Amino acid sequence: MTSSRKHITIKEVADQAGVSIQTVSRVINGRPDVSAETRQRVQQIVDELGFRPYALARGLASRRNRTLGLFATDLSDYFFAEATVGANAEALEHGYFFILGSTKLRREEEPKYLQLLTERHVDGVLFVRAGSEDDREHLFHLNQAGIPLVTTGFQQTAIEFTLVDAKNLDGAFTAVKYLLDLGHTQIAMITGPRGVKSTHDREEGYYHALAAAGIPLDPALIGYGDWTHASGYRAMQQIIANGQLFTALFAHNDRMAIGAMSALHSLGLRVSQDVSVVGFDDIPEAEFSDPPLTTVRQPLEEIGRTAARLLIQRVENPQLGPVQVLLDTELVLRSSCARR
Amino acid sequence: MTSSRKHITIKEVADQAGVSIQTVSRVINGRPDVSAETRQRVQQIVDELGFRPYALARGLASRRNRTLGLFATDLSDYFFAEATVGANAEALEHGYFFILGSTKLRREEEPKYLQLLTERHVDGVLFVRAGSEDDREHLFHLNQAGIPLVTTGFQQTAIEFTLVDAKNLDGAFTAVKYLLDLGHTQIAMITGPRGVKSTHDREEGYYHALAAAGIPLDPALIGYGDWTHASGYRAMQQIIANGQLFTALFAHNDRMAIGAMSALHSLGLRVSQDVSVVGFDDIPEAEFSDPPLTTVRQPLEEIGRTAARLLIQRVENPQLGPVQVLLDTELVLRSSCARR
DNA sequence: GTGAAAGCGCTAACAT
DNA sequence: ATGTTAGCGCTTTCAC
Repeated sequence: MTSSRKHITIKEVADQAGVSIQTVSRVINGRPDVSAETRQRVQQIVDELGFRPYALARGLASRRNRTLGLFATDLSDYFFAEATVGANAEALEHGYFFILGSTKLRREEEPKYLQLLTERHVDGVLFVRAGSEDDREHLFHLNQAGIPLVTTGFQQTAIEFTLVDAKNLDGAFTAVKYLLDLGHTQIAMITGPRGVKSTHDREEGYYHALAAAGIPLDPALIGYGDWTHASGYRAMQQIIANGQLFTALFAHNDRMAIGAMSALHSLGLRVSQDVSVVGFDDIPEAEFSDPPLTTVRQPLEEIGRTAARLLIQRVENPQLGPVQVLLDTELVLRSSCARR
Repeated sequence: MTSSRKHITIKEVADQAGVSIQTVSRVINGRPDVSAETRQRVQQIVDELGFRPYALARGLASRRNRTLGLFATDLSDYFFAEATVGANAEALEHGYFFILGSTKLRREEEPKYLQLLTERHVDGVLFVRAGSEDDREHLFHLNQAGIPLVTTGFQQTAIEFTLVDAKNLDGAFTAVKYLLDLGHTQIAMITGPRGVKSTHDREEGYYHALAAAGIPLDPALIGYGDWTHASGYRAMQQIIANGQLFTALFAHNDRMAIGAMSALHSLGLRVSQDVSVVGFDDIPEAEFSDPPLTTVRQPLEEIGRTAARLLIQRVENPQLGPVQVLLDTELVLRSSCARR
């Protein structure tokens, strides 16, 4: 029952093993230039003593922290949470940790936390957020500081960073095409926030699909949201108030789709029979909404994992240039849509 | 447009200010024993140069990391995500960071990440999870290592840790009492996972309320879930299959309540008219379910903030003993319940 | 009130 | 293949 607050250092291992500190260092770092028998003897002492190198000292000496910064918009949003989970799992497997940069902060405070992140000398930073123009400045600063950057959902620019995202345009195109094939011709849309790449790409998908079907665009059928349930609810009310007939809806995420369905219900409209609805994301509750929601699934966890993997690669090989990885989406059919 | 990868050290500040390194250290740490004018001169150089002390070196020298470990169950669960957001915001305000210990890992891997956490010499660890018995061993180990611990949702035991949670028993009691007052006497319940404190307390609340009303317990009315939508769906089916009549349901969280409502719908039963439903948590979609869900709100973010605050207090004053803080819940009325 | 010296535990660069 | 010497950038003694 002894408290083991005190911990074993590399020196104690070296003394016990009768070698120099350096040799122990080589062993624990898996360097090749140690004889098999020395390696084995040292390793045994390491195991016996339960020695674990002190990450801080290591980081200070090697100038490699094995720590990554995570700059997320809002962890309570399933999209970001799931991507974060994937990124963290991947990082852990490579011996890296993420420190939580910002979550749900007011915008004015963000620069402060970004600075704190650099103060910790994180080896790299992962932006898990729908990239708005406002973030460009943050990215610029980090880039200036020479810190490897990986983002999800950003417009590519002169700033060097790796991008990992879903094929938003494709996904949206497929969703709207599906509605079109069902015989719908007046298809409403509720978008994500303006100035965000995923919003832009999903709009494009919608436009392309309509254009391919020779259907003219009707601005009265488009509502603007901010990803939240409430904004979907309001946007749906707005579109209905516009007075233009529609028989289907494509929402830029599931939460807004669910909010819109709630608005539809409250007006006595039936989802599927009266209005077909398609969402985007495939959040867990999509399967249990009323009716279960047809939606475009994004590989959220995979996006996070890939982002973390690429980030670590760049940290460990600074000569690697930024890349762009777009992952496939998948239309998952449930019962919120009906043939016209 | 010069890359500023190189960074300013305390020595450069000292040289510029014409004082010793020590004096600079004193200034940046707000120590009292510096003359006002020296302090001012140093501070000015600090600002001019944009000097920020290097956290790693600080941690190594002072043996205080200002880093906390976060051991969460599943960030994609709103409960944990929201508590994490609160905890992180609080930590940031005190100059601490959280590193992400585990998220959605397989149980066998958890000890490994716990060890990694101790290797980083985190100053304290926050367990944001519904405490199951399996975690007891983890807590024991950290406790042995002398690391301050704060948990949400754990049974109190011999192990020393601070507990922050909602008043689960109260909340459940209020919910069931509400149903009782509406005239319901056969009230079904869908529980959280066995061996978890919040499940236990919410069950107790249910028992107490029924007992106070003189209504005998009927095991056929109780279903078992695991917090997920799907488990709520299945548990509802199971209870219905039991053949025992019921007119109301109390679910231990909103996701299971929404899953149960989906099961009800699929059997042609109407929520509210046929079965009144009360959930727990007040997740964002509760407001937009069909019908909007009456539920017990937990102050999730506040739980996280409080937990982080108490953790930091214990880190900074090791003589402080563990405490227990229980936060109030609130019944939020929407339209999933009707008078019997 | 201020400074000099001595580490914190480790790795890097150079020895041998 | 192994050891020695210098730090990494800061805080902590302990002087003055």
